[in-house]
Amino acid sequence: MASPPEPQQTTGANSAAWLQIVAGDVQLFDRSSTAERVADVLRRRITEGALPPRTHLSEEQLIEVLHVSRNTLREAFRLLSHEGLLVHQLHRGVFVRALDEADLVDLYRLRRAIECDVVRSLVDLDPTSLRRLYDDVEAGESAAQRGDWVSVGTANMEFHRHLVSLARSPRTDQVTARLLAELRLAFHAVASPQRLHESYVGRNRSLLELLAADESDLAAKELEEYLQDSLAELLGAIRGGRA
Amino acid sequence: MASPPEPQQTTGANSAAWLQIVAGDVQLFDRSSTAERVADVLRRRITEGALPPRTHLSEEQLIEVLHVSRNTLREAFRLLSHEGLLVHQLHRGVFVRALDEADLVDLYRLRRAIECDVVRSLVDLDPTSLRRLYDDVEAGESAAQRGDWVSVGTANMEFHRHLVSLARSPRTDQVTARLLAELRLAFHAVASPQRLHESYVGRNRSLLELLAADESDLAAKELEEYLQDSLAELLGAIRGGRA
DNA sequence: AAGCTATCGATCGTTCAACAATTCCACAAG
DNA sequence: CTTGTGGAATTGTTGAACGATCGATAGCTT
Repeated sequence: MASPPEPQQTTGANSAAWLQIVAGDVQLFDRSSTAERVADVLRRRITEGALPPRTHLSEEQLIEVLHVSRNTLREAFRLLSHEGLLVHQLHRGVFVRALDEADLVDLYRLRRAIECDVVRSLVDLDPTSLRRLYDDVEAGESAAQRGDWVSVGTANMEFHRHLVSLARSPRTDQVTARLLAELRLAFHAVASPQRLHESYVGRNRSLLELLAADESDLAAKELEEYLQDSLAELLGAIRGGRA
Repeated sequence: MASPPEPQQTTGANSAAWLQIVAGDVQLFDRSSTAERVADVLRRRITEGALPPRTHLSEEQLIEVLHVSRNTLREAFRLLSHEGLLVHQLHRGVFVRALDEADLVDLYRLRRAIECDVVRSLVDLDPTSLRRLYDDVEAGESAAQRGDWVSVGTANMEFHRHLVSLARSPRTDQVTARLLAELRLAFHAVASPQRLHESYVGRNRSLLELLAADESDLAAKELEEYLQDSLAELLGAIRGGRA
């Protein structure tokens, strides 16, 4: 058996400050496989709504367009399937996922459990760590003023993603990213995004102020109602949109 | 093909009991891709401990042993990477994951959030739904009596998996399955599994009795302490085993 | 006409072989 | 001791081929 190298190794203790600077740009290098880049393209198209739910993603056609081999494309499919954006049916191919009402309820159940737990566990947090949350709230507010409801939705998502990241738990972050990506699928199913998003920019700010005041339990309770209302509105919009 | 000499040809609602019998064996048919079956084999080997952490899984060697093509093997790799059992490094291959202490803390954080939320939300549950949990507890107790600590660990895992399934949330089940699979990686790192598992068979039973008495909040509190102790013991065992 | 069966075309699952890209290791040069 | 420079080994990607499965259409039986 081959000896296993370290996946991650820190250099010496005093590994110079300039290293940090370079490390910040390391992501500029293309250290990803083509399968991941293909997955990026498809993920963007799906979350944009360009590929509506239940769309069949033909291997042959995508090979033509993306200029990648079938095996590479299939690896990208596998990636997105595990993110929940695609569903894979044996011998039938992959389809853009269509969420039903049970999926939404399930999604919000897990969301509530995770986000509320994170908020409850936040105590004595560094004030600067809320910086990104304030930025997201302001981005949402300005987007709402100019009527850009898609950006409002994005800012809202980022707010919750950054909120969860305060727990500094990689696995929690990963699960949350998956939940929010799936949630986007539902957003495109509602006719008018305005009513769906506009009421939450204000609630995000009040939630943030509770956090800044170190009122974790109150914030958790507010968040729970917030999510409950959001789910109800989403369910109503989908039911209404179909009727 | 199959001769239907029976005069009874009713295809109506009472589509005969024999259908149920056949349906019970339907899982014997291979309704899964070979990649998934390869993943099953590797997953079993890893959770058994036959493939210790940091082991490099060579594509060429596994192709020889498993008699599958490289592409199929790579799809299996991708599956297990997303489960967290393997780590994939570009142009270096896949390795059995090695958990460090930070991973354990992270794992238990998410576990606590999910399991405690599930327990807290359980009210007025059907008594028969606890059946599987009782079975798991008894399996753990009998395995402990005969000193089979590996089976004790398995029964303990099943107990928690079934506990979470009471919430009837597919996504929660999926996340839990991933967490428990990762946890198995850590179990093999401790020298003596006895001390690790023996104290928890009793706690499982008391937790279960609290649930049967519909004392959700008490049960959630007990579970939280339970997980805290479990994590502490695991961390101690790993630190001790390495020293 | 209704229901079942056979067949067909399209698509997916799997395998194979080849080449490009990258890493690793040993070793020489500064 | 660090820094280049090879080649060997391994992975990444491609393309083609063949078998397997699904959905649908047409044809047959009742």
